Amino acid sequence: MDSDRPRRPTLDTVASAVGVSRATVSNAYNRPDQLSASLRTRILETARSLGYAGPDPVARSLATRQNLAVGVMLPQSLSGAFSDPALSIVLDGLSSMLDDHSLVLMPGGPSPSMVARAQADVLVAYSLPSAAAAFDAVGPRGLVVIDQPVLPGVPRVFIDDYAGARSAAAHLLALGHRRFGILTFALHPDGFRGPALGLRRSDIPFRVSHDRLTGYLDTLENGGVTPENVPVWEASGSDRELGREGARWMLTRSPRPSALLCASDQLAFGALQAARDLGLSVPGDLSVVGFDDVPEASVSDPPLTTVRQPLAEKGRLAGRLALTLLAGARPPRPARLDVSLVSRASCAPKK
Amino acid sequence: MDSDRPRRPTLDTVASAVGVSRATVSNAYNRPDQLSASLRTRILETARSLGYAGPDPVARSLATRQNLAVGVMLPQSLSGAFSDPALSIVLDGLSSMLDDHSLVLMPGGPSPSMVARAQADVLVAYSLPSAAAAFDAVGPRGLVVIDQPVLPGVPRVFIDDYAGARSAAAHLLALGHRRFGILTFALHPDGFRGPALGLRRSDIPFRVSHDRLTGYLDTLENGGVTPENVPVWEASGSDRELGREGARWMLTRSPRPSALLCASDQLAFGALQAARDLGLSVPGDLSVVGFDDVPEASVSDPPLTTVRQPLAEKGRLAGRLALTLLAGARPPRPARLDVSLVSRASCAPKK
DNA sequence: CAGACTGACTGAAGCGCTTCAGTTCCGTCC
DNA sequence: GGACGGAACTGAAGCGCTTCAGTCAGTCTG
Repeated sequence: MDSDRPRRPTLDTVASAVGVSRATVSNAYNRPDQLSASLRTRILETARSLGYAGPDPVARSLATRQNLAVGVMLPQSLSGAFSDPALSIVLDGLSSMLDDHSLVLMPGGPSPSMVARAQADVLVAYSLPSAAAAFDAVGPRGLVVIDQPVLPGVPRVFIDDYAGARSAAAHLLALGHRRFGILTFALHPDGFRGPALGLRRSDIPFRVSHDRLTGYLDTLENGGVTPENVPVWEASGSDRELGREGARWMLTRSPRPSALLCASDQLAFGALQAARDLGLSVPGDLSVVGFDDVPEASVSDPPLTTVRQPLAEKGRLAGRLALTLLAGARPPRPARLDVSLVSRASCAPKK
Repeated sequence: MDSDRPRRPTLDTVASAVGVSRATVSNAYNRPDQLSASLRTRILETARSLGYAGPDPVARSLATRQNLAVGVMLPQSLSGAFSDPALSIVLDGLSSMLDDHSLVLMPGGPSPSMVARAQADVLVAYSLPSAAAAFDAVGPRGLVVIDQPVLPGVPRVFIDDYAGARSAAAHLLALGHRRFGILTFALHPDGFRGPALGLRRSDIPFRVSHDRLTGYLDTLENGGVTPENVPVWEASGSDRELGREGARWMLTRSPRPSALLCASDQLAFGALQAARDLGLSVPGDLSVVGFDDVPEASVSDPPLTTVRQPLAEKGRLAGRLALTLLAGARPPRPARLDVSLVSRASCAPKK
């Protein structure tokens, strides 16, 4: 095989080629002030000529006990995860705080072994179900949760989903709507999509889905709308096309809802499309409220009324919490960010 | 400080607690068949009670000389990168081939030092400019390029951008159009956006931008359209909003183009929006062609005529090349994937 | 019952680097 | 001229793990 392939050069190779100690070569790379400039250039040149590209990252990490990387556990496959622009924004906020760190992405509700092997100084769990096995593999590394699940003693950044959902529902009630439909993303991690009846509405392992759904329903009930009369469609993910499908179902029922509460902007965009497909005008025939306020919400047709959550800030804050952990401080407390309703053109009073 | 914090348990801690050798504890984790089942459970239990979460990933990587991770160098910040769904799809294809590997994301045209420290077995460069300093830091690791740049001896997966652009332009010419506008993404990595005049059109370090632009212009010229009369807008990235801006500029010039050639679907979506903003009908007043065929192209309003490239396949193929490199084989040759024009409702004959 | 196996476990040699406490050498200062 | 201080460099002890060649007791075989 390749057993007699020439061995890769190491620090030692370079050191003995130059005739100095290994420590000096190391210093040439890491602490230029520890040796004379001339020796340093000599070392660097020799290294290059030997094909030595610098200290091995793994060995370096072992010796320094740091990886300069943060691991991110994602609930879905990458395309699934990134079909919602919210994640991109959060990740961007995160990476902007952790400047020189790279991001180790572990998609698909990562396996414990992937997490165990991940070379990251600290881990970030993005919107995972509560029972994820991956948490067992976190080990001594720090952990920060975004959104969910709630883990005792683990720092977390989240928003008040319940309150956000309430404000969305209250807005529509105030406009006089009485017939609603609710479009939510996954209540359970089983890939189901379809009408969410009784059984699926209990023991929901996704806190976010649960809180938003409950916020909608509680508010409607308080407003005098019987929850039993409100159809709920569960999409398997937060994806435009899935929203379109759910909305089509909702809008072809009778009586037809005059207002749709959507658990994400992506779902709402799908609903907008479904309305267009069916020749319904928004907001003339149908009011739609989203959740997130992704950038596109302000330029969609029509612009989307939605619950704003500070996505970039969420990522940045998660980054800051991770940094705190990295600095060896004790885990910061969970941090809640504010939401607010942004009123645009996708809602109108009930005719 | 935390100097007298109890030290983290290691394999040795567990070994001596159980009264076996370190090798045996290692085997308990990695080669269950090397010891009796009863001893194994005893070891695992003791480990748990000591708070030992399994072998340290870095030390393990040093000893085994593998990281189970592939590094991905990205040309932009994460939100920039992911605003184009094409990247998500490619990455998803990539990660689907490298099942148990995690992805180390290095955003923002990564610095050499970030690349040097990245703990990855193999690196993938996604659409980087040719002179990226990061390439110096690749070291002994394998490298696969997606799209660009062209690096001698480095495996690459790419499409025939020139041919794709030609087919788009030819399509519009065939429909009788004579007044064109071209919307391209970055020609140079300097964040510029605006009309791309002579100077910016030479020495383009992005092969993809170059080939598509040239494909458009060559074809138009062959079709009897003077290139000098074709306005070109350079967007700083492949982003809907940037496309909207460029298209607005193009569509408010006189004479107004009757057809727009867009170097990506995202830019084309922006152009669709700009047309809507200006009260122009597509394809009535304006024909638009995109590039990529992202999923949304088939459901946009109107559905987009575009040049299809097999995005997921591109990712998968890159993954396969990376695997080949990982297996120690010699670098595979560059692989070109096919493109084809997909005709939808965004183009019509010139009135 | 000798010899050959087998299964279970161990010792020790790495993997490639960082870092800290020295050592050496030389110019400086009183 | 001797003590001092700083700059330049070195030795060696880790960092935590994998792996391979053994060792050893017990089981099989003929």
